[in-house]
Amino acid sequence: MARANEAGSAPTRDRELRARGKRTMRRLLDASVTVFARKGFHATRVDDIVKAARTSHGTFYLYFSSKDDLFRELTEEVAEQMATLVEALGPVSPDEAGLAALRTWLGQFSEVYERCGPVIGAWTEAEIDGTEVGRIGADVLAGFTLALGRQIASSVDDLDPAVASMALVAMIERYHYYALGGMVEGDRGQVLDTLAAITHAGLFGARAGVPA
Amino acid sequence: MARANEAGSAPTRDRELRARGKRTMRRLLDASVTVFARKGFHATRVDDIVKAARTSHGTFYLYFSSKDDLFRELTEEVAEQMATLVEALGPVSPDEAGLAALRTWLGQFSEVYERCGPVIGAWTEAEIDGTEVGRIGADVLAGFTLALGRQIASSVDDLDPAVASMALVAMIERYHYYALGGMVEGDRGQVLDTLAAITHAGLFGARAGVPA
Amino acid sequence: MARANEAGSAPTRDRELRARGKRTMRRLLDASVTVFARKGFHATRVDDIVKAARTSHGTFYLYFSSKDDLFRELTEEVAEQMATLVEALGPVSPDEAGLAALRTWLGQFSEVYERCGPVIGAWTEAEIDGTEVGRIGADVLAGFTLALGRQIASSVDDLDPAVASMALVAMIERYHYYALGGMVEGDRGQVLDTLAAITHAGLFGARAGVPA
Amino acid sequence: MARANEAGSAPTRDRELRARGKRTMRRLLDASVTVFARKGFHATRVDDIVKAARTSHGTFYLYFSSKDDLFRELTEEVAEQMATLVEALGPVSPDEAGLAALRTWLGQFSEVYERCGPVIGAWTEAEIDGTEVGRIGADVLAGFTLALGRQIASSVDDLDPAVASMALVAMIERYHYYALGGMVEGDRGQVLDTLAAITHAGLFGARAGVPA
DNA sequence: GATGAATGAGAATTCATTCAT
DNA sequence: GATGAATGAATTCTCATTCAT
Repeated sequence: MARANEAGSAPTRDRELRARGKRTMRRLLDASVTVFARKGFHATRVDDIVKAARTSHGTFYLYFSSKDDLFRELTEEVAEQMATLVEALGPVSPDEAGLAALRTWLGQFSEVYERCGPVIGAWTEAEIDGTEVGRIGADVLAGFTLALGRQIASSVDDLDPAVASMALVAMIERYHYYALGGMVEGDRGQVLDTLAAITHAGLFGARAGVPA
Repeated sequence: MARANEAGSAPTRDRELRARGKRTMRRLLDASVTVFARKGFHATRVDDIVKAARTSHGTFYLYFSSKDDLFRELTEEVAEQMATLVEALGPVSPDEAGLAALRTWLGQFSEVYERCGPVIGAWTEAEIDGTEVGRIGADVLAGFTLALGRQIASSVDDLDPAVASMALVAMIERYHYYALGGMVEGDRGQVLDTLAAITHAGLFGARAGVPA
Repeated sequence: MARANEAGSAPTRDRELRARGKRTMRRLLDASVTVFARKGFHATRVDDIVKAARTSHGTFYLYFSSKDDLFRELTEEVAEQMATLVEALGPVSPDEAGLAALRTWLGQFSEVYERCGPVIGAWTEAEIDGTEVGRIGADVLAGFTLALGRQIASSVDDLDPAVASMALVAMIERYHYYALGGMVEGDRGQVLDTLAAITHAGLFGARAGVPA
Repeated sequence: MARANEAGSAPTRDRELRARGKRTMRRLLDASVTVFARKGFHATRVDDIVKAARTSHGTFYLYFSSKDDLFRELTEEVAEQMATLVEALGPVSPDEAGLAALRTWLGQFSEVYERCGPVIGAWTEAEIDGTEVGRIGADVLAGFTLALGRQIASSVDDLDPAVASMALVAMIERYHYYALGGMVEGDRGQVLDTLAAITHAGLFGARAGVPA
């Protein structure tokens, strides 16, 4: 890590990859997510990844200039999905329609999290020690929060929207984190219902569902 | 070979410590929290800790059999404080009084988190790779959630209390995590007000504050 | 923490080795015997071994999970040779033929000891602190003794064969140990003659060489 | 060890010791033999010794300038006993009287070995890495062998007495070593009988017990 | 494109010895 | 006389990265 290529240029960002190469790269990316999920980012060794991808150390460095480089790639992929997700959330109104919209959106979030959770979780680990990836992760989360804030700012007037949205993102992310870690069981649909209800009520409190 | 200490039993569990020894141990414990806060658990080197505590490697191993061992100690201390905290939360009623109680309690939580955040945050890191400490941390959090669940179960009837309390713990913990990491600014008092409002509203939704 | 390898499983037990790998492993094994001979097992540093094998620490741990692991490997190799040696000893009769057979066999033993002495000697060191290797070494020696016992039991009737064979193994082993350590000089052939004579006489005493 | 006082002057060789001091020193000496017996010389830590002697590190260095220094002391004590033992062995004649004398003497040896075995065993460990103590130990053993050689040289004419005596010392020492390690069981008296018989027969072979 | 082998800088840990009380 | 605490050099072991085939 410390001995990474200055600035970690990706070996394959330059040249074109043939089909086989692409497949190998994909395999490495996917394998790493699996391993992150099991052992966490810090504890994951390049060796674990190449074993899971059934390839070799040499090959790894054919596609990524370092472990961080691979993780950066992963982060970008996840960031993209999160961006799409953010756009999918329309304005959340205080009425039943708003609740339903929120519920639907949480369903989408949940699906994304299932795939990307390990990476998102790793951002936290990474951020703390000032890695570039950590910064990117924090940015993604901040953007996410901001977007959510925008969607609620219009309707919530007695709460600080910045605080509120961060709190909700915190809740949603961490809840899923726990859930993924197996600390929660229960029917997924119902859990999402509850989560949506809490979030919606948290935002609009007293007036929620109250028809004017 | 010489790697004797099976699984890191604390070297001081056996013998009594004199005043000086106690002070040194304390210094190491405190220093480690500082460093964890700055670099995270995994990235922290024993070397960082002993430097911060202005002592030597040898001394470190006089009091702890490993970094993990020290962390276990820290975890126990934090667990204790969390337990006290849990007891401090009385039943949360749907009315203004309940909101106020929640607000006060969040203030206490906040203070504890300020001191213990780095340790709590590290539980997440540790849990993932099946360390004993990770398990303990998860247990503490689970207990915390359970207790909160009990305090709200009586008043909330249209939510799954297990999901609800976990969601709230997730929110509260993570929000503080972000806050400690400097991702949030703003007046602490106001932030806590907002957090309390959201939490309370999230729990009691429509009926909150409504004088029946 | 990272100290993963439970009890030192050999890193190469799993994967196949190519020619180069095999050569390197052999080099390490051979180098270690040389160093053990010079400094003894306990006093030998991994550093000494890798220097003697002209390779690096990293490489060492590519093939062995620890010094103990390497030693275990060595022990197995030696045990095999000892087993072959044991089989090479036919029944030892009280007459001249028996003496000659014993003498020949001692010559073989001597050769094996020249190569394996340092390992055999180290068993003693290792046994004392209950290491697995120590146990194996003790077992090999015990087996050796037993086999010798069987070969003499038939002809010796006024001695406890268990005690007698152990005494002889003790003598033969330790004598060679001293000899290897340079505490003895003299023509090798003659020394072996003497040793054979003593051993034979020790076993058959009064009746030795007496034509019925 | 490496950082030992140049030449390791014994802190108490100069000054007189009061009764209490003498007792403490004795306790350390005795404790160390116990520990050596259990763990071997190399594996024994100063910490083990002081714990067994129920005293402290500081105290240890009040009486010995290093671990080696203590061991040197021990070696001297044992060397003295061995010297006495050597003198106790008169000429060993080829007849029954010689056998009886040998048997008696082995009994004495056995007793000494019971007390001193761990130290004697450690000489072997120590010798190999050129420690001063190792040299002393080797000398003692050599002297022992020489003396035995003198006692048999007169009567044995068809064997090289140097080789013969070394072989016998090797056997006797090692046999006791094994025996102490629990690798042998059986009635002590009978074992000594057998050992004496073998030794005597080994020396005098055909003519043993033959009334000229 | 792919791979097994090699490397070496760092990290953890031990333990004889010294020091302050 | 005795002791608990402190030290730091020496040692083992890890793992990201590079190399040769």
